[in-house]
Amino acid sequence: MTVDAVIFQIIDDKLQVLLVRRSQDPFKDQPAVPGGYNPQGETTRDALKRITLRKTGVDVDKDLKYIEQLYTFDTVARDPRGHAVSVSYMGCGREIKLGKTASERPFFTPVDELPELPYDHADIITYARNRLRAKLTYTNAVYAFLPSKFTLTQLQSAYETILGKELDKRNFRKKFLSLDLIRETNEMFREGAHRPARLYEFTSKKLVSLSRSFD
Amino acid sequence: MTVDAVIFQIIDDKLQVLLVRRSQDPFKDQPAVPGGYNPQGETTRDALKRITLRKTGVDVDKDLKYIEQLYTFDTVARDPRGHAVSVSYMGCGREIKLGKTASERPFFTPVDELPELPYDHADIITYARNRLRAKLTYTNAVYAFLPSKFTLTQLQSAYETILGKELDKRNFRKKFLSLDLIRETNEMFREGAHRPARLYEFTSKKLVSLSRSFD
DNA sequence: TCAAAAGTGTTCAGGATACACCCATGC
DNA sequence: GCATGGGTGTATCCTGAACACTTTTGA
Repeated sequence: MTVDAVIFQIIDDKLQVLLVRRSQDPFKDQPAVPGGYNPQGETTRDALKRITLRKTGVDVDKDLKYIEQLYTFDTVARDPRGHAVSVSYMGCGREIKLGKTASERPFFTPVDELPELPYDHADIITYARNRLRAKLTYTNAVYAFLPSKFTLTQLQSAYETILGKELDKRNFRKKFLSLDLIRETNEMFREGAHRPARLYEFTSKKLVSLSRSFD
Repeated sequence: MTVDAVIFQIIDDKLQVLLVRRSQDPFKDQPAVPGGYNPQGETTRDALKRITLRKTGVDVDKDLKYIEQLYTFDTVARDPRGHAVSVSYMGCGREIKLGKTASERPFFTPVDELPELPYDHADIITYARNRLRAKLTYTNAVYAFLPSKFTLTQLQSAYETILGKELDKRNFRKKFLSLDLIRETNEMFREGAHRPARLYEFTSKKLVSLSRSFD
């Protein structure tokens, strides 16, 4: 059994995914999603942490703000070595630092410019993107991509990046504010030669599900 | 690694789940969700079929009309024998016959009247119910619970049973018919001393996702 | 004074909800 | 003719979508 990690963050207004260059065969030096063996007696969640930390220097508990199990992929032919089962996780964060101790040369790359990937890694990333899109529409999961205080424009931009479409500014604000997920702070964000923007914060940093969905 | 099967059908206007009485320790003779070991080299999907058939006589490929992987539960303490990981599946069907060859005395019981269950089986069933409820609202998955030709009242009743709430007859019909998931047949269903009901059929028996959700 | 992003309201259309009576049948 | 479930339409509300100008700031 193996565990794979699909880790997203937004860089340069693009959704990017964490890949590594594999240090070992098969597919040595090829880019791939970080992953590894899950020995008996270790939970998949613990294996995720151990493997991601070792291979990329990212600590999923400290460096990510949202983690979710995705799916258990199940193909005898999946791996030339005969792996049958891979439990995949998705994680999201912000300003994720790649460790110097990383064993597999980690790097982020835009999900729309993926290199050739081994096994079914491309499918796994697609699956993760779809899940992420869905989560944004009915939860507050977007908090994982934002600083603790943020402007409405930053919030909207995160949605646009992940959903892959532009949104109307007035409608977006009206709707999002009506959900009671965020509140005004009395701080402003000043930057550049234009009017400062009000900073907002989430009322909860835990995952909240909405009754009315959002897009 | 183990595989667990949560199998639903509607009997007597109640959502019911398939349980077995375990033939072996631990928890011998206790009711539980059917499940078993998944040896290396067998996909979890194949293990699901093999285990369910052996323990309950239900062939998931032939006797169920909808199957979906649910979640991979992950607790070292889950099983006194030290199991760490269980891949769970949900299946739905109609008039499911329990096999004579079953090794573990299978029976259906209403999900609202569950006996004490071992491990985290109660959580798994709750998880499955929630997933099922969600699926009904944005897919045509309800077909799994219905005969190939059915009346609108039967359809509505299936929704009411699974969602656990009553729906308005006129609004239900208006909305469901507008989704283009079903079409009229020219057959009628006659039964009892009242007006016969028109029979409908699904336009597709494959899973279809709706853009507009339903409840 | 100019460029750049922040911020703000109204109108309109379509879906959601609430609600009550007539119809066809078997006995 | 009566009991039983089948079948139908309208009015109202609310949400979603489209859309353009004023405000505040730094240079």
